[in-house]
Amino acid sequence: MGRGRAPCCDKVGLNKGAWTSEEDTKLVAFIHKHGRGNWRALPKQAGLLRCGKSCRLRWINYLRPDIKRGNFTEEEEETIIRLHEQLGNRWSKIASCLPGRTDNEIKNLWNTHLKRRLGAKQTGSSRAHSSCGKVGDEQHHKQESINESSSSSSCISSSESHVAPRVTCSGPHDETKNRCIEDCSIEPEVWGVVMDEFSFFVPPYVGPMAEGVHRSTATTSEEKATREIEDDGWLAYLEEELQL
DNA sequence: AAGAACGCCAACCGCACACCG
DNA sequence: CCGGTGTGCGGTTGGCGTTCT
Repeated sequence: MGRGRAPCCDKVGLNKGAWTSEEDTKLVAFIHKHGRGNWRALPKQAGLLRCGKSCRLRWINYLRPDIKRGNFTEEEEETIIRLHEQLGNRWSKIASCLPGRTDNEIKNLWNTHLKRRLGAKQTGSSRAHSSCGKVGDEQHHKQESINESSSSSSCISSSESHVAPRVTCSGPHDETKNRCIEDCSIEPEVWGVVMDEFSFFVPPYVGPMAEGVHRSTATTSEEKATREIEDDGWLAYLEEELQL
Protein backbone atom coordinates (compact mmCIF):
# COMPACT_ATOMS: atom_id res chain seq x y z
CA MET A 1 0.00 0.00 0.00
CA GLY A 2 1.02 3.57 -0.39
CA ARG A 3 3.29 3.21 -3.37
CA GLY A 4 2.61 5.39 -6.33
CA ARG A 5 -0.03 7.38 -4.61
CA ALA A 6 -0.50 11.01 -5.43
CA PRO A 7 1.37 13.52 -3.31
CA CYS A 8 -0.44 14.69 -0.23
CA CYS A 9 -1.17 17.98 -1.88
CA ASP A 10 -0.63 19.95 -4.98
CA LYS A 11 2.60 21.68 -4.11
CA VAL A 12 2.40 24.23 -6.89
CA GLY A 13 1.91 27.67 -5.43
CA LEU A 14 2.30 26.55 -1.86
CA ASN A 15 4.69 28.13 0.61
CA LYS A 16 7.60 26.10 1.84
CA GLY A 17 10.26 26.65 4.42
CA ALA A 18 10.07 28.67 7.56
CA TRP A 19 6.70 29.73 8.86
CA THR A 20 5.92 33.38 9.30
CA SER A 21 4.26 34.65 12.44
CA GLU A 22 1.27 35.56 10.34
CA GLU A 23 0.89 32.01 9.16
CA ASP A 24 1.30 30.79 12.71
CA THR A 25 -1.46 33.06 13.89
CA LYS A 26 -3.77 31.98 11.11
CA LEU A 27 -3.19 28.36 11.92
CA VAL A 28 -3.64 28.79 15.64
CA ALA A 29 -6.70 30.94 15.20
CA PHE A 30 -8.24 28.38 12.92
CA ILE A 31 -7.57 25.48 15.20
CA HIS A 32 -8.71 27.56 18.12
CA LYS A 33 -12.00 28.11 16.36
CA HIS A 34 -12.61 24.80 14.69
CA GLY A 35 -10.35 22.35 16.41
CA ARG A 36 -8.15 19.87 14.66
CA GLY A 37 -10.14 18.44 11.87
CA ASN A 38 -9.17 17.52 8.38
CA TRP A 39 -5.55 18.52 7.94
CA ARG A 40 -5.78 18.39 4.20
CA ALA A 41 -8.68 20.78 4.07
CA LEU A 42 -7.41 22.96 6.89
CA PRO A 43 -4.97 25.19 5.00
CA LYS A 44 -7.57 26.12 2.45
CA GLN A 45 -10.16 26.89 5.07
CA ALA A 46 -7.65 28.77 7.17
CA GLY A 47 -6.39 30.73 4.21
CA LEU A 48 -2.92 29.26 4.34
CA LEU A 49 -0.74 28.53 1.35
CA ARG A 50 0.63 25.41 2.97
CA CYS A 51 -0.02 21.74 2.59
CA GLY A 52 -1.96 20.05 5.34
CA LYS A 53 0.99 18.02 6.35
CA SER A 54 3.05 21.10 6.88
CA CYS A 55 0.30 22.61 9.01
CA ARG A 56 0.05 19.50 11.11
CA LEU A 57 3.77 19.43 11.68
CA ARG A 58 3.90 23.07 12.58
CA TRP A 59 1.09 22.61 15.06
CA ILE A 60 2.49 19.52 16.66
CA ASN A 61 6.08 20.62 16.84
CA TYR A 62 5.74 24.27 17.56
CA LEU A 63 2.33 25.81 18.08
CA ARG A 64 0.64 23.28 20.30
CA PRO A 65 -0.09 24.94 23.62
CA ASP A 66 1.31 22.17 25.76
CA ILE A 67 4.73 22.31 24.17
CA LYS A 68 7.51 22.48 26.68
CA ARG A 69 10.18 24.88 25.49
CA GLY A 70 13.75 25.15 26.55
CA ASN A 71 16.56 22.78 27.23
CA PHE A 72 16.05 19.21 28.22
CA THR A 73 16.81 18.49 31.82
CA GLU A 74 19.26 15.79 32.71
CA GLU A 75 16.39 13.71 34.00
CA GLU A 76 14.61 14.02 30.70
CA GLU A 77 17.74 13.05 28.84
CA GLU A 78 18.18 10.02 31.05
CA THR A 79 14.58 9.08 30.42
CA ILE A 80 15.08 9.37 26.70
CA ILE A 81 18.19 7.26 26.83
CA ARG A 82 16.44 4.58 28.83
CA LEU A 83 13.34 4.61 26.70
CA HIS A 84 15.47 4.49 23.59
CA GLU A 85 17.18 1.42 24.94
CA GLN A 86 13.77 -0.17 25.31
CA LEU A 87 11.98 1.16 22.27
CA GLY A 88 14.62 1.99 19.71
CA ASN A 89 13.97 4.85 17.32
CA ARG A 90 10.29 5.05 18.04
CA TRP A 91 10.39 8.73 18.78
CA SER A 92 6.66 9.20 18.96
CA LYS A 93 6.40 6.55 21.64
CA ILE A 94 9.22 8.13 23.57
CA ALA A 95 7.71 11.56 23.10
CA SER A 96 4.33 10.41 24.30
CA CYS A 97 5.95 9.61 27.60
CA LEU A 98 7.64 12.98 27.91
CA PRO A 99 4.87 15.51 28.34
CA GLY A 100 5.42 18.66 26.35
CA ARG A 101 8.17 17.22 24.21
CA THR A 102 7.74 16.36 20.56
CA ASP A 103 9.09 13.42 18.68
CA ASN A 104 10.98 15.79 16.43
CA GLU A 105 12.60 17.50 19.36
CA ILE A 106 13.61 14.23 20.93
CA LYS A 107 14.89 12.92 17.64
CA ASN A 108 16.99 16.03 17.20
CA LEU A 109 18.30 15.79 20.73
CA TRP A 110 19.21 12.20 20.21
CA ASN A 111 20.97 12.80 16.92
CA THR A 112 22.89 15.78 18.17
CA HIS A 113 23.66 15.18 21.83
CA LEU A 114 22.69 11.84 23.22
CA LYS A 115 23.98 9.59 20.48
CA ARG A 116 27.37 11.15 20.76
CA ARG A 117 27.35 11.12 24.51
CA LEU A 118 26.26 7.52 24.58
CA GLY A 119 28.89 6.61 22.05
CA ALA A 120 31.53 8.09 24.26
CA LYS A 121 30.19 6.16 27.23
CA GLN A 122 29.95 2.89 25.38
CA THR A 123 33.47 2.95 24.08
CA GLY A 124 34.58 2.73 27.67
CA SER A 125 32.10 0.24 28.98
CA SER A 126 30.77 -3.09 27.83
CA ARG A 127 27.60 -2.95 25.82
CA ALA A 128 25.17 -4.43 28.20
CA HIS A 129 22.26 -3.73 25.93
CA SER A 130 23.79 -4.76 22.67
CA SER A 131 20.63 -6.55 21.67
CA CYS A 132 18.51 -3.56 22.33
CA GLY A 133 20.64 -0.48 22.04
CA LYS A 134 22.04 1.29 19.03
CA VAL A 135 23.74 -1.77 17.70
CA GLY A 136 21.53 -3.27 15.07
CA ASP A 137 18.89 -0.72 15.74
CA GLU A 138 17.69 -0.66 12.21
CA GLN A 139 16.95 -4.32 11.90
CA HIS A 140 15.71 -4.35 15.42
CA HIS A 141 13.24 -1.63 14.70
CA LYS A 142 12.10 -3.22 11.49
CA GLN A 143 11.60 -6.50 13.24
CA GLU A 144 9.63 -4.81 15.95
CA SER A 145 7.47 -3.08 13.44
CA ILE A 146 6.56 -6.44 12.09
CA ASN A 147 5.86 -7.80 15.52
CA GLU A 148 3.91 -4.75 16.45
CA SER A 149 1.69 -4.91 13.46
CA SER A 150 0.26 -8.12 14.64
CA SER A 151 0.53 -8.04 18.38
CA SER A 152 1.39 -4.49 19.33
CA SER A 153 4.14 -5.78 21.56
CA SER A 154 7.14 -3.53 21.89
CA CYS A 155 10.82 -4.21 21.61
CA ILE A 156 10.83 -5.21 25.21
CA SER A 157 9.28 -8.50 24.38
CA SER A 158 12.14 -9.33 22.11
CA SER A 159 14.92 -7.77 24.08
CA GLU A 160 13.76 -9.37 27.24
CA SER A 161 13.25 -13.05 27.33
CA HIS A 162 9.59 -12.90 28.17
CA VAL A 163 6.64 -11.46 26.38
CA ALA A 164 5.23 -8.61 28.34
CA PRO A 165 1.50 -8.20 28.14
CA ARG A 166 0.44 -5.00 26.50
CA VAL A 167 -1.07 -2.62 28.93
CA THR A 168 -2.39 0.86 28.72
CA CYS A 169 -0.61 3.30 30.96
CA SER A 170 -2.48 3.63 34.15
CA GLY A 171 -0.33 5.84 36.19
CA PRO A 172 -1.30 8.59 38.56
CA HIS A 173 -4.09 10.87 37.56
CA ASP A 174 -2.58 14.26 37.77
CA GLU A 175 -2.75 16.74 34.95
CA THR A 176 0.76 16.29 33.62
CA LYS A 177 0.57 12.57 33.32
CA ASN A 178 -2.73 12.38 31.56
CA ARG A 179 -1.07 12.88 28.25
CA CYS A 180 0.91 9.77 28.72
CA ILE A 181 -2.10 7.90 29.88
CA GLU A 182 -4.02 8.93 26.86
CA ASP A 183 -1.32 8.72 24.29
CA CYS A 184 0.73 5.70 24.92
CA SER A 185 0.21 2.09 25.42
CA ILE A 186 3.39 0.82 26.90
CA GLU A 187 4.62 -2.13 28.73
CA PRO A 188 4.89 -2.12 32.51
CA GLU A 189 8.65 -2.02 32.36
CA VAL A 190 8.61 1.13 30.28
CA TRP A 191 5.95 2.61 32.46
CA GLY A 192 8.21 1.91 35.38
CA VAL A 193 11.01 3.80 33.72
CA VAL A 194 8.68 6.65 33.02
CA MET A 195 7.35 6.76 36.53
CA ASP A 196 10.84 6.66 37.92
CA GLU A 197 11.67 9.72 35.93
CA PHE A 198 8.48 11.69 36.22
CA SER A 199 8.82 12.74 39.78
CA PHE A 200 10.78 15.69 38.48
CA PHE A 201 8.31 16.90 35.96
CA VAL A 202 6.56 20.17 36.54
CA PRO A 203 4.73 21.60 33.56
CA PRO A 204 6.40 24.82 32.50
CA TYR A 205 3.42 26.24 30.82
CA VAL A 206 0.19 24.44 31.04
CA GLY A 207 -1.34 26.99 28.76
CA PRO A 208 -4.95 27.97 28.72
CA MET A 209 -5.42 25.77 25.71
CA ALA A 210 -3.38 22.94 27.06
CA GLU A 211 -6.46 20.80 27.02
CA GLY A 212 -7.50 22.11 23.67
CA VAL A 213 -5.86 19.28 21.88
CA HIS A 214 -8.28 16.98 23.55
CA ARG A 215 -11.21 19.29 23.16
CA SER A 216 -13.35 16.58 21.76
CA THR A 217 -13.57 15.22 25.27
CA ALA A 218 -15.25 18.37 26.50
CA THR A 219 -18.81 17.54 27.23
CA THR A 220 -20.65 19.96 29.44
CA SER A 221 -21.49 23.47 28.39
CA GLU A 222 -19.66 24.73 31.46
CA GLU A 223 -16.54 22.99 30.35
CA LYS A 224 -16.93 24.38 26.88
CA ALA A 225 -17.42 27.90 28.15
CA THR A 226 -14.38 27.63 30.36
CA ARG A 227 -12.42 26.27 27.49
CA GLU A 228 -13.40 29.10 25.22
CA ILE A 229 -12.16 31.60 27.75
CA GLU A 230 -8.98 29.61 28.11
CA ASP A 231 -8.58 29.43 24.37
CA ASP A 232 -8.84 33.17 24.07
CA GLY A 233 -6.16 33.46 26.68
CA TRP A 234 -3.95 31.13 24.76
CA LEU A 235 -4.48 33.03 21.56
CA ALA A 236 -3.56 36.25 23.29
CA TYR A 237 -0.53 34.58 24.76
CA LEU A 238 0.52 33.31 21.37
CA GLU A 239 0.05 36.63 19.68
CA GLU A 240 2.19 38.18 22.37
CA GLU A 241 4.82 35.52 21.88
CA LEU A 242 4.79 36.11 18.16
CA GLN A 243 4.93 39.84 18.69
CA LEU A 244 1.80 40.52 16.77
C1' DA B 1 38.09 40.49 10.14
C1' DA B 2 36.90 36.89 7.11
C1' DG B 3 36.05 32.47 5.68
C1' DA B 4 35.52 27.58 6.91
C1' DA B 5 33.76 24.14 9.71
C1' DC B 6 30.55 22.62 12.80
C1' DG B 7 26.21 22.20 15.42
C1' DC B 8 21.48 22.70 15.95
C1' DC B 9 16.79 22.61 14.75
C1' DA B 10 12.66 23.44 11.94
C1' DA B 11 10.72 21.58 8.16
C1' DC B 12 10.33 18.39 4.25
C1' DC B 13 9.83 13.82 2.17
C1' DG B 14 8.29 9.34 1.51
C1' DC B 15 6.48 5.29 3.45
C1' DA B 16 3.20 2.71 6.24
C1' DC B 17 -0.80 2.31 8.92
C1' DA B 18 -5.72 3.24 9.90
C1' DC B 19 -10.04 4.14 8.53
C1' DC B 20 -13.97 4.45 5.64
C1' DG B 21 -17.10 3.77 1.76
C1' DC C 1 -12.59 -7.56 0.79
C1' DC C 2 -10.58 -3.87 -1.65
C1' DG C 3 -9.15 0.53 -2.98
C1' DG C 4 -8.75 5.35 -1.89
C1' DT C 5 -7.69 8.87 1.36
C1' DG C 6 -6.08 10.95 5.65
C1' DT C 7 -2.84 10.82 9.20
C1' DG C 8 1.31 9.63 11.69
C1' DC C 9 6.05 8.37 11.87
C1' DG C 10 10.97 8.26 11.14
C1' DG C 11 14.79 9.67 8.27
C1' DT C 12 16.90 13.37 6.05
C1' DT C 13 18.00 17.98 4.66
C1' DG C 14 18.53 23.05 4.36
C1' DG C 15 19.51 27.10 6.53
C1' DC C 16 21.01 29.78 10.19
C1' DG C 17 23.91 30.76 14.14
C1' DT C 18 28.17 29.87 16.52
C1' DT C 19 32.85 28.57 16.99
C1' DC C 20 37.28 27.85 15.15
C1' DT C 21 41.30 28.87 12.30
